[in-house]
Amino acid sequence: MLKEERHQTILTHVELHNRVLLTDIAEILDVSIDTVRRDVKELDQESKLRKVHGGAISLGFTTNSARNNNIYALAQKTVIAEKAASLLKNGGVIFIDGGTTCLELVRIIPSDIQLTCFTLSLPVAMELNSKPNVEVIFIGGKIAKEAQMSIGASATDSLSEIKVDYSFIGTGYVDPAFGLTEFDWDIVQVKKAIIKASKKTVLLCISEKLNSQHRYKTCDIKAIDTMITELDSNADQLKLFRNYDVHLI
Amino acid sequence: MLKEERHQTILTHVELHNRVLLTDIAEILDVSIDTVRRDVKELDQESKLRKVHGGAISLGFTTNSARNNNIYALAQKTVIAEKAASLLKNGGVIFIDGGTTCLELVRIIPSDIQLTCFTLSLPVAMELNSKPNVEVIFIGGKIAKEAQMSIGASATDSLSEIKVDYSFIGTGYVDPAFGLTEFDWDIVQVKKAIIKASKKTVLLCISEKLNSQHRYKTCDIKAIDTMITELDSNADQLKLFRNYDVHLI
DNA sequence: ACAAATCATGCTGTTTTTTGCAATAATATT
DNA sequence: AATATTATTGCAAAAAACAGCATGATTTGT
Repeated sequence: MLKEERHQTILTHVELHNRVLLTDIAEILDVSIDTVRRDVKELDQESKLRKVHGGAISLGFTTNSARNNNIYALAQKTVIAEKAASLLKNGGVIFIDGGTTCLELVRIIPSDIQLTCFTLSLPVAMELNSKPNVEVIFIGGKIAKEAQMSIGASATDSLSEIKVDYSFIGTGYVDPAFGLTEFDWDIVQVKKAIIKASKKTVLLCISEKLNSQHRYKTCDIKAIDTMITELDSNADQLKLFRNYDVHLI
Repeated sequence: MLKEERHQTILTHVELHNRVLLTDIAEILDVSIDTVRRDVKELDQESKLRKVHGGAISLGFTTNSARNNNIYALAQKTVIAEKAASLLKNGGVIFIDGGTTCLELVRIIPSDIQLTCFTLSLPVAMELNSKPNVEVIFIGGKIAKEAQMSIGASATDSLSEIKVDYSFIGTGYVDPAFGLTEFDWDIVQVKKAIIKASKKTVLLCISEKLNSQHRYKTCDIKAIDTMITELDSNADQLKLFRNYDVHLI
């Protein structure tokens, strides 16, 4: 077997599976592991792939996921934010949750729309505050370091005293059967309070989070009035959610 | 499974859910917790995420310190901030006001000092939140657009329920005879409430503001326990303040 | 065509990396 | 303060990488 043939086979394999083990290639090509190692070394030097301990990975793999995936996610979140923004009505009184998706929504709020916004999230409050026609009311409390938002009894108490038209919330995990779940108990408590403080609740959620779950439960799917993903409203992935009387956008 | 693959999975998870537990990752990837710990350590060193006790959190969220670098009279304010910082005691419960001078104080708070900080100011809260050993409690309320801080009855009510060791406040104007004054009535109300909620009040004030006044009065000089300027404590400009039983630094 | 040189390949022993485990220290939580 | 959880460290086994060498094939120069 010629060297070039092997190189081609290796590359095809890497492109196809994103990664490959040296031992596997050695078996496939029926050559010694040393030869494979040398082949991969050359291909790495030619920048055709990236050699790692024990194997090789496609070039697109690392770039794609780390940064590109982030941009990709941002694109999805922007789509969600735009759909959500279409629900905003002039003069409305709403609640906006923390999280990157909600932050994206805040960013694209048109500056001419007049709103009263409650929030628990410091970044969301900062961003809202830059909108000239938005009145911002921050629900105070102990600030959760990572989430950068108020938690605790003080926050839930304050929430118990308000009733907004719409709340736009995010979630860590969502599953048709298990509903909305979170990693953090404190967060769940405030999210429950948010839902209670809202006439209607809108969930913003990228499709990647669909069908995932964690320890603590916020609510069932049926507690949500509208669920917004970046997907088309009749996408297959949303099939299971149609049983739960939730409006899909 | 290649290390790179694990890294990729970890990153995706962190980006998606903002935070993950090492134990969860270990289960997902079916490797030992030690391996996950080492992986996360590497990713942290590569600045792909931030390792925290028990897990990892996404960067994108924590590193959005929108630094406003063009602060007026930054040099003087830094001097003031350093003097003020020397008053901080480990385990103290304090209040920090809004304004650029107070923000400078927050920036130079040593990361090893353990504090409980109340504040009304969004930027101050954000900055405080980046200090690992500071517990931040935000006093909520309607956010004043310009000042980026809570005002109104809700804020003053909340303040009436606390008593801190020290409060560090700024002021718009100060005069030996007229005391502390402000341009804005709402701000005066909360400042009064802050002073009432403090055992001791420390005023941070650049010398430029000395001997100036405005419409609404916050308090007399004698309500202030300590006044910090960038000047030497026996400077001529402070002469008139010595009659008011205030500690000058 | 023949010898010399070059290259590719696999083998061997050694070094490095990775991984899991156990004991101990540090840190949260109650 | 006591307990549980998480980190750190050292260690050992396994896997992988590496360097050097021998063999055989291919190319090159004469």
